[in-house]
Amino acid sequence: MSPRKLDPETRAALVDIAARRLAEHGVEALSTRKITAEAGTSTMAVYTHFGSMSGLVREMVHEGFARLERQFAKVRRTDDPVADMAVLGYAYRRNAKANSHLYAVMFGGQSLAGFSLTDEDRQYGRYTLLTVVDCATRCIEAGRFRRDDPILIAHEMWIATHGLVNLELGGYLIDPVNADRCYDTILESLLVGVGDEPRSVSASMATSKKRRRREVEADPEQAEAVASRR
Amino acid sequence: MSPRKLDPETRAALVDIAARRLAEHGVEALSTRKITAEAGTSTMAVYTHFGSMSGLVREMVHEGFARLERQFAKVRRTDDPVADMAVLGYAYRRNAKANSHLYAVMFGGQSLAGFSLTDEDRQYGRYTLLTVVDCATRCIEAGRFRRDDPILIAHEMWIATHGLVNLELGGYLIDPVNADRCYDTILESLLVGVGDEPRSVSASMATSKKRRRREVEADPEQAEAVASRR
DNA sequence: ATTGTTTCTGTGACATTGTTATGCCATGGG
DNA sequence: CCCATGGCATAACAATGTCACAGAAACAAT
Repeated sequence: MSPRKLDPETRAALVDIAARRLAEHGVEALSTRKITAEAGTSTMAVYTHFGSMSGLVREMVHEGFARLERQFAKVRRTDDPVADMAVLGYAYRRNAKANSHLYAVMFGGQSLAGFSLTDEDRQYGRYTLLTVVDCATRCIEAGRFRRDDPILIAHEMWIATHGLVNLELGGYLIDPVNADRCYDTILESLLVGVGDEPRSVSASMATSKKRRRREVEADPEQAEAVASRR
Repeated sequence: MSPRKLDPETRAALVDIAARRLAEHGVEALSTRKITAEAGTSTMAVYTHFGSMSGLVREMVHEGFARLERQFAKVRRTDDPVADMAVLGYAYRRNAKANSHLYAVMFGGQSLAGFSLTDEDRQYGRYTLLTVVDCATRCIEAGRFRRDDPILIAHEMWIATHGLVNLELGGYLIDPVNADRCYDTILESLLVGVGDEPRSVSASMATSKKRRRREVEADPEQAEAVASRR
């Protein structure tokens, strides 16, 4: 009748510390002892709050999905939906690079500390991409894309962007065929392939590049991702 | 002046056992003790033959590259180079799914047992894709693709196929937007995007589907990948 | 055939990992 | 004020990669 409540502060601190360690020093910096030592608690804190190391990783993954969604929310919906799509892709790519290790777990199929995604987690991840589906719908209604299932078109964009990001993080896209060039090229090809005019594509791509700085690069979350909470 | 030679048989046995364990039971089945116990030696065998666990993984990765290259070599070079390209993509995808854990290390940026690719390893991986570059060149010379850098076009194909495979292995491509549908869709979009006529694309895709069975699915290597060596 | 040198290989140990059984004690309702 | 509930620290367990240390086996020279 009189339990001792879990301290939400230490819970948040553990997630923050783990995320920062993962981002800064990679997977080998993730161990119960290292994390809890930095938090000033014992290893048991991980188990009372998350059940296991996997539970902590799951928490970070959900945080990662939420962050991606907030990134997407900052991209405006203009009367040039194709440019919107390009900006969304850039936001996706930038977010992935800012949290590369977490991204590998979220979308790259990488298991971390024995954790791998459940169907529920993947549902969460797919939900994030509804923004892209919506954007594809607007592209179709604007007459830029051929009339087709917007979900399918959104998947095309997702697959291409994910493939690029993943190979980029793997160190496979190097000069002179670097990631930036590949990204522009495949995006243009794909946009033409789904029905847009080559000339319109070029114009929208140019517009998107101007919008990047304001809508995704000037992002306080990038700092938050690295900095400690307090 | 009288050293004792390394036994190449145990070396090969270790690689085979490790590859089979990885394919059948995943990453947690890879430990020096488990592998060497199955090989009937002590854990030291790993260190004398490969220096460390990472060395053994590197060996498996190189074996994986070689296998992919042999897969590619079985795809014919016909007078419909676009169909050739589609068959190559299918071979790539099939190989990745038959050795999913190894593929994740080869191209997915996944580190395994502390191993991660060196620049030299990646060079090896990129070399494998020269087959795709050659095919892109033939597509251009046949007037099917616009005149552009064939290396860049090959990268577009690679990125799309890799993105699809990686999301598929991650369990993200589910009905009704499943991997097969996504693969056909993005490949068609991309082929149109790099300059081919939509009608020609459809024809070549149909041709490639007929060729799949003979040129990539009837492959004794798929069995070899799982079965033990003897 | 014997010897000697070289190097593989088995044994055992060390540090580190995730996880948990076992208590202590802080907390908050009665 | 009391006391039970459950978070937390301590310490242990099994399993991991790795290596120091012999011992033995293999090869070259005599």
